[in-house]
Amino acid sequence: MVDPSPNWAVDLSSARHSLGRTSTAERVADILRTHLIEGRVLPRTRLSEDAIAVALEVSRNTLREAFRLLSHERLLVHELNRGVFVRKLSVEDVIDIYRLRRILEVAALRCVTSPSTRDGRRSSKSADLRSAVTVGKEAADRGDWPGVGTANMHFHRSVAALANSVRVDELMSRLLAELRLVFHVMVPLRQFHEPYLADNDRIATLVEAGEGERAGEALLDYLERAERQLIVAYSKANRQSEVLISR
Amino acid sequence: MVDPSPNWAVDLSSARHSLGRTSTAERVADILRTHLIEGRVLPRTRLSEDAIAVALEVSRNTLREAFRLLSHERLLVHELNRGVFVRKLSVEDVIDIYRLRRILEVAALRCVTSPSTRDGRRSSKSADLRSAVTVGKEAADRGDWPGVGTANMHFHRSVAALANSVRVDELMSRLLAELRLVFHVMVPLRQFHEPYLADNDRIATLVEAGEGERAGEALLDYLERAERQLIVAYSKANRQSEVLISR
DNA sequence: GCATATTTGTCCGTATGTATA
DNA sequence: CTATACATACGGACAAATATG
Repeated sequence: MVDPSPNWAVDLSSARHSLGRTSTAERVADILRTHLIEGRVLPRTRLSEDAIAVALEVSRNTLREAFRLLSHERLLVHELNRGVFVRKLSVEDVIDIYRLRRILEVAALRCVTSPSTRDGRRSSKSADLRSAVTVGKEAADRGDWPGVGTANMHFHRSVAALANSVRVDELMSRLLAELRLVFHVMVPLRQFHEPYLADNDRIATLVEAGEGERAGEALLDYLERAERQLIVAYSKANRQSEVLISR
Repeated sequence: MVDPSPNWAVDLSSARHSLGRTSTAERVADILRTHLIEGRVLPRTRLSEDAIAVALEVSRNTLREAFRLLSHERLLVHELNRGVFVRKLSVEDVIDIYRLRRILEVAALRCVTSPSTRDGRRSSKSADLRSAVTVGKEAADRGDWPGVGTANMHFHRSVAALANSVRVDELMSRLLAELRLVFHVMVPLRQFHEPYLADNDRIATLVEAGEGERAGEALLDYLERAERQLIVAYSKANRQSEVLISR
């Protein structure tokens, strides 16, 4: 269970021991990134250089380098002379992200023009797709709705992978990470994820049959519904928090 | 005479605020970025922290922040304990970049489904497109081939802008900046840019007529030719430099 | 392969500027 | 308006890694 406690910085101390191999700044960024996309810190929270540097036992210089990395990934926003804050996505951001998702994922599916054969790298990608569908269904059977969410991320990363572009892959990962800043408003995860299990299955089947064009149309429909549902929930949550603030 | 109002200083400071204040690290990054995309430093060159910090009169810490920013933009690569180097794009990188360009730019053009009217933001974007075409032609008439190249960049940024997405806009700018690390191998700029002036004109006309689909097809053709031409010249240049090294 | 010089990685102390109670 | 807290930027220091002869 997520617990965005006010002094969550102390939680970071426990994660510190996993600091191991690469550059310190990158490792710090990895740790912070995990905390951010798991929703352990609420949007708009200011991240104090001092508190975190002490908690992670790194210098402020190193921590600032990590902050730069995460700002570039749009998980943090840097305000000059005010510090860094956990990104709070606007509704416009969500719309923009889905606009880009539609472009990328549909284009990736349209790259599929022939049925997948037993060997070849294309077939391994369609296998990834199928595997994400299966894992998602199994998680749903267990009632593990966060697990369904994770499987769904894998599914969409696998869709993007069909474009055969490392830049598209990385971009997709970034977009999904950004979206996770929003997903936490979907409290009843079941209602959010369950309807899409069947969609994913159908899209995977179309890909296996080499029907990239039709798969793209199905995904377009999927993404439009998901976007609408997310926006409704998100703007409702925003209105409620405004009420809380105004008291 | 400019209005000598006693408050003019206030106007200046407010204008400065709208431009967005920047930190030293970002200003340093701006300077370095310009040098990089203008090809003033050869790929694979190591950038010495000490030398540049002294030259720009900033501390090493600040410079390192700028390095991080540019590494994230893929203009520099960071090698642990070895420093940062000017990015050297591989042929695979060029292919990957064009793959993403095709996805983004064609998708943007397909957003155009109706003729542009006199007002509305869509028409301003198609005006940007037309303006880039005109500027390019004028530069060609002057024999200013670098100018043609710049106008061409504007053209493609304007194409991407039709997608109405800030993320697509930023992405496109980054991709074009990356590509500029390669363009310098095209010594006879004239042969590279001249054939595409007519293509740009035709695409702009199709956009103005609301024929997004057909404009997309024309651009697809354009991008495939440009990619091929660039790859041939680039791999040839790479082979030559290998020969130079092996002696 | 070794010893040396150079360069990066990281940290600290501090002075200055900026935002906010 | 003042005080306080904090971010920004600098310069120096030293260990660790790397390049060089």
